[in-house]
Amino acid sequence: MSIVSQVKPLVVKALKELYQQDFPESGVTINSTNPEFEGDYTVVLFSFVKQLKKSPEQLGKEIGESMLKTSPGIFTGYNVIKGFLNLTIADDYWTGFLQSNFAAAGFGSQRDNGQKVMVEYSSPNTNKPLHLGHLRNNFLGWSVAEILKQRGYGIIKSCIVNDRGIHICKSMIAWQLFANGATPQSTHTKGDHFVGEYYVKFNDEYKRQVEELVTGGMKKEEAEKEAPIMKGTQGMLLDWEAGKKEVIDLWKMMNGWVYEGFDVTYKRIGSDFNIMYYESDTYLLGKKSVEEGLTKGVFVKREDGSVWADLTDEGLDQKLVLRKDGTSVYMTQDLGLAQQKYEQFHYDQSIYVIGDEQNYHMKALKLILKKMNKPYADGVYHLSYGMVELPTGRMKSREGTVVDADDMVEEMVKVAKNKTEELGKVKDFTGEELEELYDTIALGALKFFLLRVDPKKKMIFNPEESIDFHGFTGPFIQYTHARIKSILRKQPVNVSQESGAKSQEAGGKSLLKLEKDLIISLEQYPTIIEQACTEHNPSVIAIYVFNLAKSFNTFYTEHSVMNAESEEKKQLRLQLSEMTANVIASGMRLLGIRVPERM
RNA sequence: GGUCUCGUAGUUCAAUGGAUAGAAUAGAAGUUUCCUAAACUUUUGAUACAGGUUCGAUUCCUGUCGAGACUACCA
Repeated sequence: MSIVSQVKPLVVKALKELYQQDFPESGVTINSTNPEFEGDYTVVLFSFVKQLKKSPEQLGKEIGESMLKTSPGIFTGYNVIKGFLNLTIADDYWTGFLQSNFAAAGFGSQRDNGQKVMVEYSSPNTNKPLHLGHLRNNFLGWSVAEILKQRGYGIIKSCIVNDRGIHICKSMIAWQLFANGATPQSTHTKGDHFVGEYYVKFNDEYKRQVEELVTGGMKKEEAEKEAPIMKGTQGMLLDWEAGKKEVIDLWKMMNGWVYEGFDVTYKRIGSDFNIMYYESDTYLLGKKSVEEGLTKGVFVKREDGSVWADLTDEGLDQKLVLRKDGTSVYMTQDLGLAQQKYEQFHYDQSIYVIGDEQNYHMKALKLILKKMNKPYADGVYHLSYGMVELPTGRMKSREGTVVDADDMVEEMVKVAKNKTEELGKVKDFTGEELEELYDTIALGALKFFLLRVDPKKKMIFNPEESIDFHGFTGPFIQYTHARIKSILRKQPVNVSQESGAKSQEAGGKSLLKLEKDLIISLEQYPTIIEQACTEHNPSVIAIYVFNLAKSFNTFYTEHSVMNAESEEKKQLRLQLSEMTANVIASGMRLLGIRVPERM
């Protein structure tokens, strides 16, 4: 149990004994003590002052005195400044903590809690390759799943592939018109990029045709409908729905190319799924839910045959759930898929990693499920994340400002390679080891960059400035890990009982400030994971691991491990180093980032 | 028009209503006979504006100004 969660009940107990008044633990605020004051943790007293009608100074003194008396093993001192009670935790407590956890493999993880959570992420379209925004989605989804796993949840990672619809037909028709039978193999192009090129070609041709018609005297809106290539696309969608063989064959072939390309990218960036759903299989599923909603009176059918959910009571509008021609819309599919997933897995929670542009839609989905009295409605959670923007604004595929995911990874690898060669520290690595190291660093930098920001917030990617391996970055932390490993290779921790006792003794006498800072930081790791889990927020871990690495670097330059003042100190510092390396590796793993032994 | 986000150092990001608003980077000045200088140390620099709530507001409320998203029988 964390020290903070041990102190809280002690404060409540002291208040009860001293003043015969009950305060809830949630009313006790404990912060890290501000560095300028003496102490480790601080109890904020203001909230008790009013109710007890005592001055903060006197209150602090009485509580501090009482706690020191009842728990001398934990506290060694206190002081009161203004309304703050600063408590000093015994060095013995910290060294004891280090002793029992420095080599613990599962530090920070929890046992299976019996709950099942589905995490749906990635959700690509099969008409174009992945871009930087998808990377944020993939990294977030993967990381949140790992964090939940660490906290004892059973995880099912799922992906819904958007593989049908008018946008897919656009690539298909452009291929028919312009490709002359070209394939990814014949052009040596990655499949998803190949298909994406035809999507662009469609848009160019469409634009040209519309302009031509407008020049011929047609109004723009009409021209947009009448352009032959658009008519052809619509016809193709009808043929697809009718199951026309040539169209289906073409669709299968082109989607196959895209999947080959996606597989390469997913493997590279480390995304994986337990189950894939394809919209071509699921897009009809929701019709049953619509029937059900009509029977339950949740939906209403209009005269023209379209079906709507009235959400005006909840402050939203009316939402269409089925078109007048009986075909399904996005919401129809979502209702159907939610139902299917529940029937398959009986999840306790279902997390949808989807951009914040769909906040409204997801709110409506949850409300509708609630109105339909679905048992899984409350477990639906939209993990909404902000867009990745360029300094010039939003990425727009039409203007060619989209940052391609594969290009991005390649660029990072190139920078990692150049930088590594420049420093020349791993000249004895084999070619294979070097490749792996470049990958580790490149993806570490990229993942850390996208995960270090609160998911809810939109973020800006600046191609010139964002690629950096210094400071608040993945490579900074990886480097710290490599340095620690270097020490431990030269001098492993002595794990004998005797030396353990010795380092305990050494610490007990006097922990130096930088040593203690590090232990305190390490002790907070489980609490950090818990916070990241409840907030569905990997950035909490990214910030924590960075601060931990920084703490170690400060300690490392100030105090020698190998040439410590005494053998006891040396053992203590070796343990400290080992645990720091373990926690860094563990935290980075939760972000999907590998850490090298050397770099 | 309506609904919802968001305005913090030059820039990119932090701060469960708590002490003098933290980092990183960029700028300035330093640190290498000693465990990896992708590091460390020092320093310059910010809460859009105006009210309110209270012991205390970057945080909560109201208004103004500014940016964005959504508001499709597209997905």
